[in-house]
Amino acid sequence: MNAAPTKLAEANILHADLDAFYAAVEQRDRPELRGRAMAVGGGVILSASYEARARGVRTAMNIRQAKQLCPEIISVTPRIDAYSQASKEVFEIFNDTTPLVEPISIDEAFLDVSGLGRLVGTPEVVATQLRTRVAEEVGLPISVGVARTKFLAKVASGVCKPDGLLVVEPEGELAFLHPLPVRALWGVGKVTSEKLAAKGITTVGEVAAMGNGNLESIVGRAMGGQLSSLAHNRDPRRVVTGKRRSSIGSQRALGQRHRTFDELEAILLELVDRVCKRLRDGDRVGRTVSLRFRFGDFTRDTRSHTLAAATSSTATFLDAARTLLVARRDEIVERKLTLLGFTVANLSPADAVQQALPFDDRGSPQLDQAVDALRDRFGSDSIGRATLLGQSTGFAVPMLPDPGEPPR
DNA sequence: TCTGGGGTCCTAGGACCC
DNA sequence: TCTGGGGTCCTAGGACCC
Repeated sequence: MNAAPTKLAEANILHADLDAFYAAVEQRDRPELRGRAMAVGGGVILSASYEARARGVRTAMNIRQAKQLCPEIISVTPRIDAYSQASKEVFEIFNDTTPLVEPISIDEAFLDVSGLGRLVGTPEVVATQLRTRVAEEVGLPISVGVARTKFLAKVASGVCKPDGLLVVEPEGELAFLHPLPVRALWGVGKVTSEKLAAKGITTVGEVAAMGNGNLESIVGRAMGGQLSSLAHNRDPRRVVTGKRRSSIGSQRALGQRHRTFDELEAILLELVDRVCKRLRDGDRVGRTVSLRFRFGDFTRDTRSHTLAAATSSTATFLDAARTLLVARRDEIVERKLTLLGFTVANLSPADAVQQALPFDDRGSPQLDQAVDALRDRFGSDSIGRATLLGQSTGFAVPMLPDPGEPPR
C-alpha cells in the first residue's frame, strides 16, 4: 500500500461484459465452430467470433460482404432462447457476487463490490473469481473492467477484451484515459467525433484541456457538460438496482420488394400484437404509441400519439397505430417504406391504473388473454391469431405473408 | 458499409396553465 | 388590453449504444 498524500477511494465498480456473446454461445455448444471464423445472423451479422473479427467482419454487416472479406466464414441461425438462458445463468452469478447489480443489456452489467473486502477480497480478487465462475459454470469468456467510476470501468473492460481483466488504479486514471480517442467517451459517436475532429480534437485529453464554453459551442450544452465531466473522470453515477425499461417496441425491416398498404397493415398488426403481449407478460401498461418509418432513401421518421390513459389492450393500441399509419398512407407508398416499427412508451405498472377510466378503451381483456394463451401454445406467429384479432376489432386483416419464411 | 432489432437520452417548439 | 415569467406535457427528430 503506497502512502499517497491524499487517499483516494478504492476502485470498486466492476463492468462485466461477455465477449462476442451470441457467437461464443454457439462455439460453446458446437465444438466444430471453435477456433473458426463464424458469425450469428441471417441476412445481417448480429455477432461475429473473434476469428472473424480478425478478418474485418463486424456486427450489422451484410453476410455477403462478410463472405468477401472472409470466404470460409460459417454463419449460423440465431438461437435467441439459448442466449437468454445463458444470460440468465451469468446474471445469477452476478447476483450471487453482490446484491448491487445494474443490468445494461443481455450481456453486460455494472457491479458495485465495495464492502466485499473483508468477506471475499479486493475488487481484483472478486473480479477474478467472477470470471472463473462464468467460465466454469456457464462456459463463456467474460471481460471485466474495474475502476472507481462506471465510465472508467466500462472503458477498461473494452480495452482488455477478449477474456481479460483490467484494474484501473485511482492514481493512474487520467494517464489511462487521456490518450484514448474521443470515441471512447460515452455519447460520442460518428457525428460528434466528426464535429470534434473538424476542430482538431481527437483524444480525450484534448477534450479535457478545452474550455467548457468552447466545447459547448461545438456539441451543445448538455453534451458539452457531459463530455467535459467524463474527460476529467468525473462520473458520480452510482450502481442502481431495480431499473425498469421505459419503452417496449418491435420493428421489422421490409426489404426492397413492394408492399401493398394492406400488407403493411397486417405487419403493423403483428408488431402491435407482439409488443402488447410483452407488455401484459410484464404486468405493465403504456400511454404513448409511436411508429417508426424508414424509407427507400434511408431517411427516418417517427409519429407518435399519447392516449388519455394507459392500457395494455391490443385493440386500443392497434387503433391508435393504424390511425398514425393511415395518415401517412400516400407518403408511405410514394417514398417506399423499408422499415416499420411500433413502440409503446410512458410505461407504468398495470396495478397502478385499475380504476375506471374516463376514456374509450375499446379493448377486451378476455380477448387479449385468449390470444396470449394461443400464442403461448402455438408459438409466436399465426395467421389464425391475427384473423381472430381482426374479426374482433372489425379491422379486416388481409392474408399475411408466411412468417416462417427465412429472410433472403 | 447499401443497412437488424432492441433500446436510451436530449432538444426544440407549441399548447396550455398559473 | 397588453403583457411577463415559469412550469409541464406532447410531438418530432437526432444521436447514440449494444
